[in-house]
Amino acid sequence: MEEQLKKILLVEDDPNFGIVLKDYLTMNDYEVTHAKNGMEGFEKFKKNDFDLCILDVMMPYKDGFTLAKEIREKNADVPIIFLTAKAMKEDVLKGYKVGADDYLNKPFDSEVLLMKMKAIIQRKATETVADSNEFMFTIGDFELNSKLRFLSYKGQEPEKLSPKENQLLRLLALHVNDLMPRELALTKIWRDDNYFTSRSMDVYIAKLRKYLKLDDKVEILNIHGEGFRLVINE
Amino acid sequence: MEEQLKKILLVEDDPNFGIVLKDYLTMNDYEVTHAKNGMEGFEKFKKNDFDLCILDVMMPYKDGFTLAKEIREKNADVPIIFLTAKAMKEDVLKGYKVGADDYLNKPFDSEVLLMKMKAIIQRKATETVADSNEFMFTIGDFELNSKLRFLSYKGQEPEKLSPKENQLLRLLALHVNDLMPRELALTKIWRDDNYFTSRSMDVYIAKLRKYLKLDDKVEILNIHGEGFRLVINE
DNA sequence: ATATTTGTTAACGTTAGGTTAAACTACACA
DNA sequence: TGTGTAGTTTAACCTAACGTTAACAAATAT
Repeated sequence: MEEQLKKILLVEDDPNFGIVLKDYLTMNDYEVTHAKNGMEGFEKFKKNDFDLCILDVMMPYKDGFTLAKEIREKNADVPIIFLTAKAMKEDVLKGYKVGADDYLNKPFDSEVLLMKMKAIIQRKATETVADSNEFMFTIGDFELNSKLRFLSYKGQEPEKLSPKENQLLRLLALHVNDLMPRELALTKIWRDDNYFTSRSMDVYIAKLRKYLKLDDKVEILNIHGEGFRLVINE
Repeated sequence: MEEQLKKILLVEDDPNFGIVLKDYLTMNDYEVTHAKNGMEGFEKFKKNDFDLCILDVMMPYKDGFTLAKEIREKNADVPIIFLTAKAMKEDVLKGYKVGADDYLNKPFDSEVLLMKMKAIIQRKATETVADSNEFMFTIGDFELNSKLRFLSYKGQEPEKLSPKENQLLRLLALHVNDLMPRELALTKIWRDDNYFTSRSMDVYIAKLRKYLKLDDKVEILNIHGEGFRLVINE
């Protein structure tokens, strides 16, 4: 197995700093894609599978948080590191809410960044079981394309799923016939585990059940106090 | 389901700061053990299962890094957060080398600490989903799946078990044909051994007997004053 | 004989989950 | 500057699931 370079999406509007940082990371064996603003960042994100995103917070058009949220809608797992000029408490908290993996204040030491990147990528590698790149699922007579967020039933017009519907169904599908712990969905999709996110999840379960009613071999069962189970009866 | 408080080991030599931080964390629903130096910290670490360690870097006797290394030797997984007076680059790198999960410079904002703690503990929780295979039991003609809380008999529709039923049957199964002491079940499942929990357990034994009636090779016997015995007659 | 332990059923209070609808939120368009 | 629209959260109401306790019967020990 040959060593695969890790792919980094770097979104940084300051051209000088961006280029310097890109070169530095490239020298250190990362494959860097550089975007100059949030818009461009999102376009490039959609076209590629990245192992890590480094986002500047302060950017014209689309700031780092907004971009992060969009990225999260497409991919709940990819690690994100924020770069920010000064550490404002609100910023830090906001960052963690959208699922930041780390936070660096400019100016920062480049070696520290490298170290953090390494730690985070490794962490994700052990965490990610089979899930990351899989996006086609067969669920009874349904087909889920979680990249396009389509749920299609036999010949019928595919149902368009919202980001949350899609992520939840995908997570259930990854655990077919097995328990999908409530806590797992809440931490992976909602990034917070409290009464309200939990109720929100229940609402989405109801929505998914409605979609899946078409095929009565397929059902989502609850295991009281534990989580849900997507079962396919043969 | 009862809420289990997360256990924190806080090692901080400054008595004032240590107590303030301990109180703050306690108020926020953590169970905090406070050690005043590295030595004491390691002793306490060995005696308990902690969900997270917060270590001051600068301490007499044994600094935070040395302590972290010792902790890592015993437990490669427990998350560690370092507290340090000023961000010296070498320190940060050293911290990441011993496997720090995060780093905070004093003075830091307490809300940020809380947020980081939450994020880190959740992260670890999802990592540890890869459970052991110790949840399938054969009991006569029954099959107990204690992960999905199913008790199935031959071709029949599986019986759904409540959490307590499941835990109790599992514990009995772990001691098949042998005594399962009353006290063991009470401390392991009910976490308290008194008249009422004991009566509650009797109620559950009755419920289990009802389920197990289907197979008359299987029975739960009482050993007066001692406990119960799940026997399988061949 | 009588005190203690266990068997069993039913009632009760609490919490988790199912479902629908209303209220936000962020953006898109005009 | 509103007006719509999709996505999501929050509220509300209801049912189901769970665990504890009480009450009484039966078994067992001393």
